[in-house]
Amino acid sequence: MSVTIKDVAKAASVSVATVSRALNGHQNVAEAVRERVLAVAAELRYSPHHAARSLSSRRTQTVGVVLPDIHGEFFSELMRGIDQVARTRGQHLLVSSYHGNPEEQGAALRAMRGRVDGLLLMSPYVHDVDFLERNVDASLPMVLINAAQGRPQLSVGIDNYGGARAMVAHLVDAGYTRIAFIDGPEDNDDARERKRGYRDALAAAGETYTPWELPGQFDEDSGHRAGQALLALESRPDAVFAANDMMAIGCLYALGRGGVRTPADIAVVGFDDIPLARYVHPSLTTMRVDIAELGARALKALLEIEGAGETETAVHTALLEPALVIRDSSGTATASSSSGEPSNRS
Amino acid sequence: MSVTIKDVAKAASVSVATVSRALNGHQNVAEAVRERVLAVAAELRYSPHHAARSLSSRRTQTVGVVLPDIHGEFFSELMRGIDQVARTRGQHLLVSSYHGNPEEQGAALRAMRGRVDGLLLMSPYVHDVDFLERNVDASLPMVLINAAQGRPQLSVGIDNYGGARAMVAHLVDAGYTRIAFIDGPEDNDDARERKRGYRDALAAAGETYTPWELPGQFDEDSGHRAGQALLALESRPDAVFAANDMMAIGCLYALGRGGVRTPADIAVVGFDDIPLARYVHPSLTTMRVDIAELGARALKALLEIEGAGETETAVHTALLEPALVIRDSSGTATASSSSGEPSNRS
DNA sequence: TTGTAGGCGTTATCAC
DNA sequence: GTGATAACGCCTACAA
Repeated sequence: MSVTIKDVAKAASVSVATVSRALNGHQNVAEAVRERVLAVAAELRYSPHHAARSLSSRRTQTVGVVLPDIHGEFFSELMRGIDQVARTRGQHLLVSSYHGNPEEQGAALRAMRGRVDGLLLMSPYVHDVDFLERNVDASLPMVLINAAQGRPQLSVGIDNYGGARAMVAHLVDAGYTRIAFIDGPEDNDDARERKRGYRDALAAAGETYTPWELPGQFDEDSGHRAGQALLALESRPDAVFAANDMMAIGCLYALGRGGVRTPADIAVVGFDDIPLARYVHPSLTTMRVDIAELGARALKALLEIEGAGETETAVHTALLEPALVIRDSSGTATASSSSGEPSNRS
Repeated sequence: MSVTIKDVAKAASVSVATVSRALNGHQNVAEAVRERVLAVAAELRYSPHHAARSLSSRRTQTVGVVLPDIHGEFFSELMRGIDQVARTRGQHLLVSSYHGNPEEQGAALRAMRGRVDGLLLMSPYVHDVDFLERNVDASLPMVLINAAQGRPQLSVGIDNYGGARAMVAHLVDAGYTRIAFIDGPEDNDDARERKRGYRDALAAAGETYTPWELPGQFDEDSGHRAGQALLALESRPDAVFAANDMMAIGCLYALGRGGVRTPADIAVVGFDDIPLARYVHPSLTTMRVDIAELGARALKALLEIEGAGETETAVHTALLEPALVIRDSSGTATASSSSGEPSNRS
C-alpha cells in the first residue's frame, strides 16, 4: 500500500484537510505550515491518488480521445497536436480506438464515464442521430473532429472545399484551361467536398471551363487507371487535379510511362501533402493540411467549452484551411495559404 | 448529475449491493433479480463511475503508456500493437509523452499513481539508476520497451545484434567479401548493438573478412557522405551495410550519382524497413522490425505479470528478431526470419 | 440470496 | 488558520 494523505498529515502533525489545502495551493494556510507539509510530502514521496481525488472533486484532468484508429500518418499527426496541447494544459489523454466497429465504439464511449472531463471524437457513426445520445452523457463536453457538416455538436475539420477551390483557382491563374478531376470514393465526405470545390471553382472561372471528372478510390491504383484513361484519349486535359496525393502519384506514373511529360504536357496536382509527396519526381504540387494543428485546435476548443461550463455553445464548425505547396526540383517547398475562397460553413 | 448505482437499486427495488453483484457477474444473485437489474440498468443508461469503482476495487483496467513521443512512424506502430492487445483484453490506455524532458517524464510517471494498474515505459533515463525508484511505485507492474540491456526490470526490445549478424551473414553467403559498415550515432544503443553484430559476424566469417567502418548519424545526409567517401577511394568495398535505411538510401544516391551501379558494383543494404524503402530504386534489402509486434508483446508481458501478482519475475529481456527483407524490382518483398545467430541477452 | 454498513483517498463544508 | 467530518460512487465482508 502506498503513502496516502493521512500519512502525510500524521508525519506533519496536521489534519488531512490542511494537507489537502497546502498541496492544492489554497490561500488559507500558514506559510510555515505549508512549507512543512510540502517538505514532508516530498520526503514521503507522496503522490495523490487519482481515483480518490477525481471521485471527490469530480474532475479528472483527463480528456478522452476516441478515434477510428490510432496508427497511421493521419492519426499519428492528430495525436501529436492533441498531445502537445494536453501537456501544456496539464491534461492527460485516455485514448481509445474502435477499428470501424460501431459496437466497440459505443462501448469505448460509455467507458469514458467518470474517467474524463471531456471528449474528442472522430467517428462516421455520428451520422446516426441518436448514436451519441445513447452512448455519451449529454453533459459531457465534446468536440467532433472532421465530422460531416451539420452536426449539432461543436466540431473542427478541414476546409476541403476551400482547399480544392484554391487549387483549381491556382491552375486557372497559371493559364490551364482544360482541368480534369480525379474523384475520391462516393461515400467519402472529404472527396465530396473537394469535388464540390472543383466544380464551383470552374464555374467561377467562366463558361469556357467545363468539368471533366474521372472516378477514383483515393488509392494509387485508381490514379494510375485514371492516367491510363487519359492516355487513351486523343484530346487530353492540360491539367489534372487528383482528389488526393496517392491518386496524383499513380496518375503521374501512368502518364510518365505513356510518354507524357509532366508538367510540360500535363500538370498533375494533388491534395494532402503526404510524406511521400516530397520524394516524387517531378515534384508534386499539392495542398497541405496541418493535421497536428487540427488536433491541437480540437483540444483547445474542448478545454474552452469545459472552462465555460454548460454554456450553450452556438452550434458551429471550425474549418482549417489547407495551404498550397509548390515544390521545386530539389524538393524544397513553398507553402502559401489557400485563403482564396471563403468557406461555406459556419 | 448522472445516474448512479443507487438510482438503479431504487428503480429495481433492491439494494445497491445486489445491483453491484448483478452487474459484476457474481454468482450469488437470483437469476430473476439479475435480469431485472440488468434491464433497469440498461433502461436508465447506467454506466459505472470509473473513479468510484477503481477507488474501492483498487483496479483501474487501465495501463499507462509513457513514451518519448507519440507521433512518427515508430511510435505510431508501437501504439498500434499496444492498442490491439489492449482492446482484446479490455484495457484502457492512458498515454503520455515527455518529449525528451526528464522532469516532465518524472511528472508523467508520478501522475500515473492511482490511474493505472501497470506501466509500459520507453525511456533513456532509466540509465539513471534511481530515476525509476524516485518516480514510480515499486509495487506498480512495469515493462520497459527497448531499454538498454542489463536493467533489473522486465523489458522487451529489438534484437539489433542478431539482426545485424544475420544481415552480414547473408552478405557473406551471397559471396561478398569486402563488407563496409556505416555506423550510427555513438550514444545510440541500437547503433551500438548493430555494430557489434557486424563485427562479430565478420569475425565468425573468417580471417579474410576485416571490419571497415564509416561514421554516420542515422540520417540521409551522413549516408550520402559515406557514399561519397567510398567513391573517393580507388579500392572500394563490394557491399555496404548501413546501420539504418535512411543512411542506406543516402549512400545509394551518392553511389548512383558517382556512376557506381548497385547492386552490380556495390550492394547496399539497410536496417529497419522504413516505408520509404519500398519506393527506392534499386530496391533495398533490409531488416524489418515488427514494431507493432514489439508493442503487443510488451503489453502482453505486462498483463501477465499483473495477473501473477507480486511474483518476483526473474529479470530478463525478451528480444524480437528482425526479418530479412529482399525486394525484387517490382517492390514485392520476400521476408525471412533472421534466425541466424542466437541473441546474447536473456 | 439479499441487505447493511464500513472503507477506499480526497476534497469541501462547516465549526472553532 | 485549522480540524472534524460528510460526501463522492462503488465494492465487499459480514449479517440476516
